[in-house]
Amino acid sequence: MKLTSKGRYAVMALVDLAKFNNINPVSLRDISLRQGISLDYLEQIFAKLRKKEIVQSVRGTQGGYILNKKAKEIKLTNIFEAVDEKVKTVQCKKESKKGCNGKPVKCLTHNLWDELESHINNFFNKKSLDDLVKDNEEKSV
Amino acid sequence: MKLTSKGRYAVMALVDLAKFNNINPVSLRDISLRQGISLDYLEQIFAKLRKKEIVQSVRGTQGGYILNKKAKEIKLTNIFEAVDEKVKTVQCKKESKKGCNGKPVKCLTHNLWDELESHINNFFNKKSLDDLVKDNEEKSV
DNA sequence: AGATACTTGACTATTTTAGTCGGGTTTATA
DNA sequence: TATAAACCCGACTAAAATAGTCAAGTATCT
Repeated sequence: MKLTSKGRYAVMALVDLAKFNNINPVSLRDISLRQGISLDYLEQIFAKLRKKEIVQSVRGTQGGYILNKKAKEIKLTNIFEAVDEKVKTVQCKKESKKGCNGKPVKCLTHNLWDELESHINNFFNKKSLDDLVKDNEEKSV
Repeated sequence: MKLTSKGRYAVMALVDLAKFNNINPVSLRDISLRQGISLDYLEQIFAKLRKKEIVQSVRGTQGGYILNKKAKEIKLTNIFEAVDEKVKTVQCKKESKKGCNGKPVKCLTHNLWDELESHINNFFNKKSLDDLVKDNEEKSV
């Protein structure tokens, strides 16, 4: 069970962005250099973040990205959703309501995985980008 | 972020085993049929569970596997560990104590991932095989 | 002896991940 | 108005992980 780097990078990049998000947009190039993430990969990630209206882009020289909402209002859940980092514990399709794997009954452990999923999502729902930035400032004080 | 089927199968199989674990050993063939998991794959999984002394094997006809501990004492953590289903949120190596990715400082989100890891592991530590079997019995009553 | 079941190790197809690459378009500024 | 910095977009791909399969055993009950 692991977090993919797409999700990890997205969060890292957004924390970076939030820290430097004063008046001027922040360029991906800067984030790339500071965080050590490939520029091309960052572009893919930000395309998704933009589609989900988490960031806004500013084109042209001196352009870059800015947050589209307050850092407090951006939860980890939103970020992960945007980059398709879903929490997936069960294989069984949701549609079939009852029953897993073609069987008429839920598999023995179905409830467990549902519970686990909620447990994790719960964590992601509580944490906002703002929390992360603050944690970070404290650390460096 | 997803659970692999090795981990999922291991837990499913053990719940099945725990349910039928009265006097006689339970054969993988039965588990395979009941849970719809490939026999060959189950064998791989049980080899690992045996090495970690979670189950005991009984060879020969009428053989199979039995739990090596009380269901109450087998936590999900133990099961996942046995089948190499680790919870991995960070890339950064543990050895280097301070610093991630060769840099002298921890990455912006290091604490976050550590926290997430604990959060998940906490869940796994609380749940025992016995809990799962009981949940299941309640459901079918 | 034969059937059932565990044991072991090698092999492999498929999928996912983590990018790269090559071409754009937009816009500030010199 | 030329140029460079930045975003924008889609296709491609190497490597790793996953989810198995397959083959050839060994042990033990009946």
